This record gives sequence, C-alpha cells and structure tokens, in this order.
Amino acid sequence: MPELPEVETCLRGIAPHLRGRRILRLEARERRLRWPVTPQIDAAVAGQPIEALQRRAKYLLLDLPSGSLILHLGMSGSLRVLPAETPPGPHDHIDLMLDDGKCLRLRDPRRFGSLHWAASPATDHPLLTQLGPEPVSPGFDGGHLHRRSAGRRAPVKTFIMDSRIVVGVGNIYASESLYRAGIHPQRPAGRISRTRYDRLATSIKAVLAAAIAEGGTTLRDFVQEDGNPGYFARELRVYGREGEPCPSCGHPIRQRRIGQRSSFYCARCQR
DNA sequence: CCGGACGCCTGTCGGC
DNA sequence: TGCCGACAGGCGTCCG
Repeated sequence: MPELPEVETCLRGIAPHLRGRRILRLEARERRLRWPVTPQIDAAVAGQPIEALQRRAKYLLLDLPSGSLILHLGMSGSLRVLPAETPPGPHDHIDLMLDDGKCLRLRDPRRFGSLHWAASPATDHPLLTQLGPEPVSPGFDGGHLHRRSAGRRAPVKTFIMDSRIVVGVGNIYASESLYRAGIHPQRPAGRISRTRYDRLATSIKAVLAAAIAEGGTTLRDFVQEDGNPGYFARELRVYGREGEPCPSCGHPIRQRRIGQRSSFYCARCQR
C-alpha cells in the first residue's frame, strides 16, 4: 500500500499520540511477518520511553534510549492508535502497549511488513545503509539522476523505483511523475538528457509533496491514523486510468507491465 | 555491476 | 452462484 506520502501521513498521524509516551510491552498475535518478529525485539522495547519518531524512505523509526524500532508497512500495513482494550481484528498482528492506556496497533493482511530492532543509530542497519537520498531534500535533483543513470539500459520507471537511486518512489508515483515530466516510462534510463532529468526530479518532488498534503492515496484499504482515506487518488492523472483520455491531449491512457509492475502513461505526451 | 524474474501473503475482482 | 486466475501501493534474493 504505502509509498512515501502514505508513510509520511502515517508518521504525522501517530506522532502526536506517541511523543513522550513509554512502551510498556510488545504484544504479538502473529510473528510471521516479512521477517519473524523475534522476542528479542519485545525485550528491547519493553519499558522504554519513545524519544523521537522519524521516517527514512518508507521506514518508520521509533527512537528509544537504547536503539530504534524500525517498522515497514509493506504492501498492506497500516497503524492506528487505539484504546488498549479495543478488540483486535483478524489481521491486527502487533500491539505496542503504551503507558496512557492506548496501543499502537499494526494491521497488515498480507504480512509483507516488518519490525526490526537496531542498536543506535538505525541508519547503520543493513536494510538502511544502501538507501539513496530522500526525494524531498536538496541532495536530490536532476544532476543526481543524470549521473546515476549513466550507462543504464533499464527502463527509467524501474530506475526511479530503485531505492538505491532515490527512496520512496513507488508504483503509483513513478507513473505520475513520469507523466508530469513528459517522459516515457520505458525509455532507457541512460538515454535521457540532464534537462529532462531536471524536469523529472522537479515532478517527483511536486507529486510527493502534493500527495502528502492530501494525506496520501487511497486505492483500496489505505487509511490514515484517524481512519480516514487519503485524498490524492482524485489527483491521479494516469495511474489506474487505462483507456481514459489523457488530461492534456485526450489520447487514451495506456497500460503495460514494466519490470513486473503495471505502468500507466500517455504515448503521445510521453517520449 | 546490472537487469530481470521470483517469492513472500491475503483479499478482491472479473470472466467463464 | 461458484470457481479460478490475475492482480494489488514492496522489496530482498537469486540467477545469468
């Protein structure tokens, strides 16, 4: 489910409820997520105060005095802060019991999400060391994309979804960014000019920022912390719109699979 | 190193 | 109505 805007929305939703709180204990009803949720994690977080929350790529980091809890929502994960006694649903796998009678509850039907423990700093964890720059940061721009794309023959859509190049751009926002930049998703990454990469970097920043402002994109089941959907779905110009007229030229939006992921584009506006 | 394919899971939807 | 395959917002791993 979640790309960067949805994870950021999630962070903003839960942060006010978690700041200054202490974790009493971790309660697991299902430990078989992407990786097993080990009892070692339970032991590490029990009794610890939450000192800070942050996002890195699509990971949420809960910083505790002795390290960080690293949380990933996978394809179908979501988080709510609820009264501790709220009965769990069938896919409510993990609760972090808090010291104010509430709990942070992870729901994840497909179980592609994960929980890790990192002795500080979290950025040294193997899952985080290879990550590229945050897209909404000065370190990310067209020059970066242009340099990293040299010699690459893979489609540009695959290229910008590679977290070693830039983090947080998932399947929806990759299609949307390329559409707004006028670049065909299948064009080899190494055959795009610096000028066009400038446009692409600008598009990525703008699309992600706009999506965050709308609380993310709800296609099926994504909900914000308060249970409301994200409203960026109505701003999508190509994703999920196969056969509909291109908002710019009226040509029908096309769909095809690129790198095992469905991709949407306008064959007339994107070259 | 790079690029492509696969697998992990469950739920939903469209076609027959 | 029921079944069955395809597909879904991610990503680590393996293979050539």
